[in-house]
Amino acid sequence: MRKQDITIYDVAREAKVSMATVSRVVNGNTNVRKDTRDRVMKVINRLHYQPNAVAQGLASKRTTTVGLIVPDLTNLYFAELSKGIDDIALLYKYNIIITSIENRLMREDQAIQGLLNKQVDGMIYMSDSLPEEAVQAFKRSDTPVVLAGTKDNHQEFPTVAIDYKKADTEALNLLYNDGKQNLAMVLGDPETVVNAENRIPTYKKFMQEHNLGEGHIYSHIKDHSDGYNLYTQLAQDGIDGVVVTSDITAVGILNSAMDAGKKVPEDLEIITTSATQIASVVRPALTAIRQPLYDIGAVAMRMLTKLMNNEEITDMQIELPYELLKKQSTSNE
Amino acid sequence: MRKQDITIYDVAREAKVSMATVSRVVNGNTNVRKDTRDRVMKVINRLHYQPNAVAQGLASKRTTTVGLIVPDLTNLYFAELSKGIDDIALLYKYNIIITSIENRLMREDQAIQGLLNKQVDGMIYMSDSLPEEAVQAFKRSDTPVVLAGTKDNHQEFPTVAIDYKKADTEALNLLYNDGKQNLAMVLGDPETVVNAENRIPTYKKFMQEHNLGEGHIYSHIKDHSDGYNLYTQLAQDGIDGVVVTSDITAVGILNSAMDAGKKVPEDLEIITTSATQIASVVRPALTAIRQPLYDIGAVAMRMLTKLMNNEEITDMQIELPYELLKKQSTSNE
DNA sequence: ATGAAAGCGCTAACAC
DNA sequence: GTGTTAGCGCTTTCAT
Repeated sequence: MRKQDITIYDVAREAKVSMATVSRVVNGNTNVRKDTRDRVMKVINRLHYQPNAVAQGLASKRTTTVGLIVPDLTNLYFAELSKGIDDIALLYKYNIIITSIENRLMREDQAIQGLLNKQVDGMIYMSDSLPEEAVQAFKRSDTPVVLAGTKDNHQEFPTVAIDYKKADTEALNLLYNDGKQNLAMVLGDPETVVNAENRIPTYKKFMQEHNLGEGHIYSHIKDHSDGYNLYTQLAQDGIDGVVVTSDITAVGILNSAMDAGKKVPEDLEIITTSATQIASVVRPALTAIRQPLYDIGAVAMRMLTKLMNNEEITDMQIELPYELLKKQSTSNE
Repeated sequence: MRKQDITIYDVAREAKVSMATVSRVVNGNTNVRKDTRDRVMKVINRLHYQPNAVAQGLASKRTTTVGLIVPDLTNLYFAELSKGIDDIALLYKYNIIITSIENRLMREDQAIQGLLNKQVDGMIYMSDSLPEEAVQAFKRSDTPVVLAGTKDNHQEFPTVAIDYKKADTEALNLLYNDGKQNLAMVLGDPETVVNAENRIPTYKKFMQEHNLGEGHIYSHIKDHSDGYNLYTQLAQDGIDGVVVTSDITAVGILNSAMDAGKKVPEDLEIITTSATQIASVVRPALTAIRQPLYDIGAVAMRMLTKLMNNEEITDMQIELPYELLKKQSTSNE
């Protein structure tokens, strides 16, 4: 298997210089006379020399590779975040190793350890759940990490996200102002930081402040069919307005309501707090909090490049603005 | 930066064996006495030794890393393919470096070269367009490649896909049997192999064989808004049945038709030949050719593991079965 | 079954 | 500005 015929040594010999000089040319070191540089470049091109990134990584202790930890690539929420990351990574010439942790075979801390073994220069963590073992794994290493589109308990890690409390309050408020009184919240895992410390308290506080009673929180609703099946329950509980944390789930509720002969938004108003492309292509289109997912990913990656270069960072907790897109699943009177 | 404190050398010293023996233990080589193996393992655990994958890669010339080349992660078609790949990669303990080529800054051959520089053990290529430079880049290396969800001109590369001609014929036939006579085909780039050598000829042949005239092929329709805007034209041309190669595009056409007060399927039947989750959650749900995307990815990755191990492969061109899902965007009388 | 030693292809002092 | 020389942390003959 001829993976790499020509090495830096071959170039050095042909150009009649030392390996060090070739290395300097390859790495853009300015301490090379122009004519030697040209000579070396000519040989590099003639031989089609390409540096072996693995050898570079071993020698320099920098792999120009970052690790992404993501629950599920087929969830557009993460796909859109990843796209932002990817574009900035390309700009700064980093490669991306992606590790999906949805699979039961791969725990969060194992994913982290695997990336560390690969000597990634940094990591971006996108799961809404960050178990203690994962926190410890991050802390043991001194490889920088940035959280994107999620938050951790103690704001220990650099983070890029939106203000979830504010966004959820705004969502609830929209339904309330439309005259809905029986408001519910639908979410996935209730124990994630974003849910347990942001969304749920926000919901409870809102209900209390507006004298709307205890309210209803429906947990563990994660995909289209979960949402679809949930509708019966919502109807039974007399819900007339619902905030849903995932748009595909919201679509499930929407479809189920429509199939039951109900009208949206007249009978039920729906707003999702994580809009992806899906929210805007269904009919009626979903009113939504549109998180700037691409930007969150991009800013997180940019932040990571700084951390990897030991640059000064003033703000470790970045909150990006979101939009409230009023569409057809709320009346917006 | 303490990326990796303890090396194989530390373990060797503590366990009073040579590096070679530690290496054998780490790699599961059987030529180690049980008691020495146990002794070494104990030290490994005590010191929390983790092998440096970069050093392993340099020494062994195997990185247990595969490269993925994909146009766009936020396209569920590729996301679902990737998921299949990812699961099998995990099973065989390969890491995945993902390279997105949608960005204008990254050409196909550059992406390939970048992965080669990283010394990936294999690559999976998922773009529907495979330029000549990319073909050459693949051929220059002897790193194995598998095409997933696409085909190349001369069947030169190992491939996993479906029978596009058969699938498209079936789709057209469905519309025809529903009594539609003015059939059109909507696709993206008309010059990709799948389109130029499979879909377009299939369409033309079908139209001719059924005496349906020249027909209409609409190209360069790639996203929801392209589809949405196209509808006016379809209406003008009197199209009553359309085969669309991308489901998000099909949804655009669907929404536009509905907004124009038309009925689907009565006024216009729509069938997509690449169903993702989106096709099934819109209303009316789209009749579709469901390609087994997850399986295509999984089989492609499995095939790649064999190629990377120089195992015998009997069939380099694999075609997986697809399903025809009859939903609400066709009448199916 | 185990160890010694030579690399893998490159970077980074350090010397000149 | 350029060359010499150690490594980086591991695998892999080749001995024993």
